[in-house]
Amino acid sequence: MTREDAQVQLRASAKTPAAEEIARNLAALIRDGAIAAGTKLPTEQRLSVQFGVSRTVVREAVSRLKSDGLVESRQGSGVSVVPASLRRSFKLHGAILEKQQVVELLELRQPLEMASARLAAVRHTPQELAEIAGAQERMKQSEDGSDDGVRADLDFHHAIAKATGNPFYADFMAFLGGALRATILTARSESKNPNIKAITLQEHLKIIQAIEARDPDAAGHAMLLHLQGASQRMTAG
Amino acid sequence: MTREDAQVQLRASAKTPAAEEIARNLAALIRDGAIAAGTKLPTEQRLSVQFGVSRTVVREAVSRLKSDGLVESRQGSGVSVVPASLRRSFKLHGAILEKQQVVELLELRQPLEMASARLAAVRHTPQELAEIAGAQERMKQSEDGSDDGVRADLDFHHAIAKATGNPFYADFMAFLGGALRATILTARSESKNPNIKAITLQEHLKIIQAIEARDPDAAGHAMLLHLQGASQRMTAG
DNA sequence: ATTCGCAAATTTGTTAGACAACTTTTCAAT
DNA sequence: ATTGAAAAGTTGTCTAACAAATTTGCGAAT
Repeated sequence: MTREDAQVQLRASAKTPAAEEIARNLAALIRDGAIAAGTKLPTEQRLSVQFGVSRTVVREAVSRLKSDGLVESRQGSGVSVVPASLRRSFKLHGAILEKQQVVELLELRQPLEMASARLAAVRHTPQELAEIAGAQERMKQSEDGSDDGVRADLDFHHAIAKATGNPFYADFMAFLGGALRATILTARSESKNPNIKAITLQEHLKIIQAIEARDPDAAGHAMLLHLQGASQRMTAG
Repeated sequence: MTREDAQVQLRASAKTPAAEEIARNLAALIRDGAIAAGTKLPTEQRLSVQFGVSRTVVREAVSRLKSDGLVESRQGSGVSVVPASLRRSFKLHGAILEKQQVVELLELRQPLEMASARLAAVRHTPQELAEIAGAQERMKQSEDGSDDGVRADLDFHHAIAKATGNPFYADFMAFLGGALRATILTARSESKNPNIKAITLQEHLKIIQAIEARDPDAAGHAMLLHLQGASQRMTAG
């Protein structure tokens, strides 16, 4: 590959579709309060001039904001910003890269994982327990530090969340897991500790046993130990 | 079995804009696994025929799915469904109305509120404590069962979440509060118990005192009692 | 001067067609 | 079988127009 090719490649990968770019810009303006709640956005016509794109592209961008519950439109009237208290989507803007953000996200996850383990211990069905054990087995057979291993790990936690019987737990843990996935992967591959997989499997096993015994206190405690250990391995490495 | 019938069927309930309707349909198909992760959606051309709308509308719908991280598109190639493990938004589809959903959402909220109270007790600044107390004061002066009262109530919890210093707590609690707002309002207005406000204020006060004393255990416990009471009042009423 | 009614202007919703940019497929030449 | 280029297919963007709903402005009646 020539150097010219590399440049083209860089420019190409840096280029995002116009609608996405504009949606991000508008969302940032709204979240920063530059466009106050209750007020109206400029008309699609004005926005198209302002951003230098066609009205079609503006409409695709605004469509995204509507989907996120950031704005709502009324035909003939305009597009108005909805108050923060009525927004109905929780989204992570941009990738989770900063170590500080990772710590904060883990802090949010901890009480949910503990509650998840407690509920799973009380409510799980045999099938759900089998799914948890299956994820554990897949992780056991995965290569050390591999993407498959991380996926199996996240599946383990997701399976527990599903065993709560509460779909919000399942959905939200899947969401958090996805956000942390890249971070976990790099942390593991960069770690100097060669026993991460073995330690993780052992901690997981304690959780499984507590859930199987339908002991919520033990399950919550085992989960807490696991998360504290994982957090330490992740942020220290 | 003409195709026209299917189109009419799909557009029949078109009180809402077509793009929103179609986005919901496609999202449901993806979440149910009818369109598997990794596979491609039909082309925009085909979708426009299937749904009986123009390609523009289809693009607006797909734009929403992209915004939600459900799909990703590559120019010239197509639109593919991204695996559930990579999705980066947590959204409540449709309004929260069913009693079952409310119970599940409260169950998700409980451990977060408790953790929030514990963290706030340890980390709060004087300003943040003042904001918590301010929300309490506003609720005290609000009319019984009024929208202002509910808003002040939610602000109370939000202020605690902000006092954790963790923006994810603040954002997510605001999100959950917004989702529950309508339900809380109707529950209060329909309740036969005339003392809901007084009871709530008293429970809040215990939380404030524990936070002020920087006692995480007491704060978490007071929050638990409050949530259990509120849940009971809400679902029993 | 105020209010009412209604047409005009404004704004979002939708359609159609066209071309550009990029990817995949096809097929002929080697 | 491999390669390379043409062809076909697909998403990205633009323009122009009309439909549907709301807001505005103005004249008339009170």
